[in-house]
Amino acid sequence: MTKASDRAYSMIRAMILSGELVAGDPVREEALAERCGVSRTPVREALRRLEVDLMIRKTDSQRSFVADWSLDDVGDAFELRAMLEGHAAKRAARNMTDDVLKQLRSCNTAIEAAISGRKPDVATFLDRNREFHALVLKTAGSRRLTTLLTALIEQPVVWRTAHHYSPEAFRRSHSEHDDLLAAFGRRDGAWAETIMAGHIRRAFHAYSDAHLDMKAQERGAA
Amino acid sequence: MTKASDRAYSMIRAMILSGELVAGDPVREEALAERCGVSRTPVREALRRLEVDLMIRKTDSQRSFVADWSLDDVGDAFELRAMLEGHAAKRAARNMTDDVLKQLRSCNTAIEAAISGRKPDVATFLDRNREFHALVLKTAGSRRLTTLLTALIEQPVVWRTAHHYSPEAFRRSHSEHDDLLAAFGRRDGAWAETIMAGHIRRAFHAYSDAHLDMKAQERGAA
DNA sequence: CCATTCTGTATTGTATACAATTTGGGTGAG
DNA sequence: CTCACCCAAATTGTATACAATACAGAATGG
Repeated sequence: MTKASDRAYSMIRAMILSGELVAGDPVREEALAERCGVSRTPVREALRRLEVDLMIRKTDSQRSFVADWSLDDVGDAFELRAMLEGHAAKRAARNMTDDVLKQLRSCNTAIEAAISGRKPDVATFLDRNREFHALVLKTAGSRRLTTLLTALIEQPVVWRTAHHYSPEAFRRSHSEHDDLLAAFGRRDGAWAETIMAGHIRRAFHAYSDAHLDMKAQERGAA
Repeated sequence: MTKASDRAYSMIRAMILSGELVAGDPVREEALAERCGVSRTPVREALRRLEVDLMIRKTDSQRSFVADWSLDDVGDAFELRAMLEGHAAKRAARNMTDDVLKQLRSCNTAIEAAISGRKPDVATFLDRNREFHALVLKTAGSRRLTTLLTALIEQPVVWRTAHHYSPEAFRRSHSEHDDLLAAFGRRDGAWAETIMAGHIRRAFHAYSDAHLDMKAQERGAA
């Protein structure tokens, strides 16, 4: 991960996630190259990867822009995630081992700790949540499914709005993970699939509420 | 499509599809560059694209190999396609217009013509079949879904074995397209989804039969 | 006044040279 | 004989220069 192209990828991704690069903004290779302290070659590679992640959009003439996510777009992505992660959960249930189960439990315990205080530790929540889902995906044991889903998980807007989630939303998320653990413990693929699909759909609505709330606050501040 | 990187992409893809590059073979950038009459830069870009198509696999140290597809892998890919194309069909049914319907009908008529002779015109069949599915995908109207599916459709082994499909398999495929047209005509998303999912699953078994048959023939010839 | 073409400028695409890394094998010590 | 290490060759990663292309604004004709 010390390669220039990886550095460029991480840095540009961070710029988008942090909102430094705003959706719809044009993105010029040379400017980014200078900013990242590398040449255009690794920047081009990074942009290509970010395009697959759907964080960068290219026009017909190959000019790059920061992807703009309308609420419909996000809903669309969540719908696909619900389907694919549900599928992953079903497969994971079939392949589940006691060892993985233990790791998943540990993840969810960490999540519980992160959100139980008065001020939820959002960074830890996101981190452990990501780890939980990554573990399920890995256990599903399908390279192709992994490839498809990683493109969907990197959603800038989601990360920015997570800080506005309600305490209730965090608790729900944790509790649904517990349900998943129960399904996994019984190797019940169909159950796991249902829970996971619902989990993602609920996450969408949590996002949606937080997003609207955030927009309202912004409007109030302006 | 006149750009060097596109040429390189098409040429390398063709080499893999034709079996000129065998699964598991190491792939060196410079050799391909010379072969394609371009420099390494566009070849590198082409290889990255082929990697997301899952036709090229890279080791931890970034060396490229032609991806090997076990029957399980292919089955896995078809399972995902069934799910995603089913979803696409459901959405397409909702957005269907008379114009698109007409184009789809024309596609399927061409398919019928291609397979009704004694010797089926496999190239035309594959072409029109691809066009049919692409049209459905486009009508589904989800950029993300399109991105995900295009990575799955490019399956080298499938194309090579299509020539060994049974006449029955071709006829079934055509007839299922007709069913889809009926579902689209009535804007019945649920019906379209079911048919499409079944269509893809059947295609897998047609592939599977043809593949085994082909392997047997190879063994006999050797 | 509007549309259109032309032209300078900004931006991306490609080639090439060079740097960094990996690989494979040979050599010497144990 | 084996294992570890190190060096030479092969291969990928990066920088840079140049070529091709797209964009925007001015000039021109209707």
